[in-house]
Amino acid sequence: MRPKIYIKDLSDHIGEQVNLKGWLYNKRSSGKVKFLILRDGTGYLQCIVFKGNVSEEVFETADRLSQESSFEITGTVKAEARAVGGVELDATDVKLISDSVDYPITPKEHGIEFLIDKRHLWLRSKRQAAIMKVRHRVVKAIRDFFDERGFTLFDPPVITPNACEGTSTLFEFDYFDLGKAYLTQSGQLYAEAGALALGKVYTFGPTFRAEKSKTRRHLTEFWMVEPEMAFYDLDDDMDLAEEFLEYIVQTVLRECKDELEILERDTSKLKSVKRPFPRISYDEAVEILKKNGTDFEWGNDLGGGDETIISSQFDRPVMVHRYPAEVKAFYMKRDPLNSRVALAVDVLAPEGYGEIIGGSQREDDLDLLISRIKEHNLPQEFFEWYLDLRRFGSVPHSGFGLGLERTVSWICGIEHLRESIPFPRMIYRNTP
RNA sequence: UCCACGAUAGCUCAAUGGUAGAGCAUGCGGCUGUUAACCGCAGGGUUGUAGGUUCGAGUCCUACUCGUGGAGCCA
Repeated sequence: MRPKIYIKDLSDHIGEQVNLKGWLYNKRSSGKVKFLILRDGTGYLQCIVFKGNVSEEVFETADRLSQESSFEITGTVKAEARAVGGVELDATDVKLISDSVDYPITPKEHGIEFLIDKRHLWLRSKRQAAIMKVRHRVVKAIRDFFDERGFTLFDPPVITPNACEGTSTLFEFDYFDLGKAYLTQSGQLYAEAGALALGKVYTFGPTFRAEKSKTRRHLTEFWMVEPEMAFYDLDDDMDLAEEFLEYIVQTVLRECKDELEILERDTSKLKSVKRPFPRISYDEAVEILKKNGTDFEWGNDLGGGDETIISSQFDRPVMVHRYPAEVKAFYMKRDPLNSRVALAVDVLAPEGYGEIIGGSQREDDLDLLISRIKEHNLPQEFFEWYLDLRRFGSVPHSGFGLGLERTVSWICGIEHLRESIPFPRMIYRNTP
């Protein structure tokens, strides 16, 4: 039953007779010759059906194939300069597997609303399939990177009893007799427990934010990878973050050439993603903003437009560190040299893609952490287990979170996060 | 939550307040090398909903519904 050969391997089978299975991507005809474009998930292949080379019945079958109908085709593999991809199939037999009537996504332009409604079919298009393959390769690069460096995968719970950072709006639901529970907005606090147990860990899973964000940079459900390391200070954290991003981007450049070409990505912008990345303090970022004519005031958080101005000064990701403590989360450690700023870092991607990493050195002093929890009006009883991490052998430790969809969107050069995840979840949309 | 824009054929879009159209898709016909093929013919509409102005509304006004993406929040 299963295919013995796939399109991506055909260049090793020139001159051989093969049998392929897949779907009709597109069809052209010129009287007595039909051009069937077969897709099988690994590539696209032009199949030629000449009227003189096949039976009347087979020619009729080829004529009746409609867009996205599934079929099986047998023929001889030929090197052919006129075919896209350089290889084509000279068909001798075509068998319909299952029909496809009135396939809604035609080979013309469509609006985003329509395409998202048909997301389950849109994924069959060349472009969307290429994005999914890049996403897969990014995920593999992430896992390889941490695996090669002695990290342990550490899965945090998705159901949590409280807000991690106390700021974002969370999805809330009833949890049996225990009252309200929430979908996680970050696995970080749990990753800290992991780091103090295992040294270096990373979490990787879905994350949920109930913010009513309506922008190209937000989803309500997205994937985040969060490494957390014992005995890492902020500089160590930044070293790891830049090595990590370089690794991901250079791996995709090397392994996903075909996909990046389908996406028409300007890869020269990715090739320059090499260490070292520029590191600027928040104070220096404010100077850049003022020089570029904004009336930005010290103490505010960087907005989307501010990030674009800053990142446009550099040809690779830029790390902005030491933010005003007031705009950052309660668990971030203050800079011993300047208590107004937190030992935090955001990594801004080039080309206006914005914040793809947010990280910090964590507060490791029990009393300071308790006072921060109070300042933020957070319920201390929910954080007792977290405070235990400071009661029993507290150590300096750091970590960061990388947004998978933002990273994939940046590498692919796509406009909107919704194309970088198979089934995006946004405000006003939870289907298909 | 706030701001802006939008809704016309299955899809993408036209249409000075005066007969609702094109391309793609679909069906039929033509073409032995097409590259989102091309050429000919055909079918396809309660112009988002409700009201109003007008001799006359897809077009102007009001409300609502839905959508889009920007702010805020952040990955």
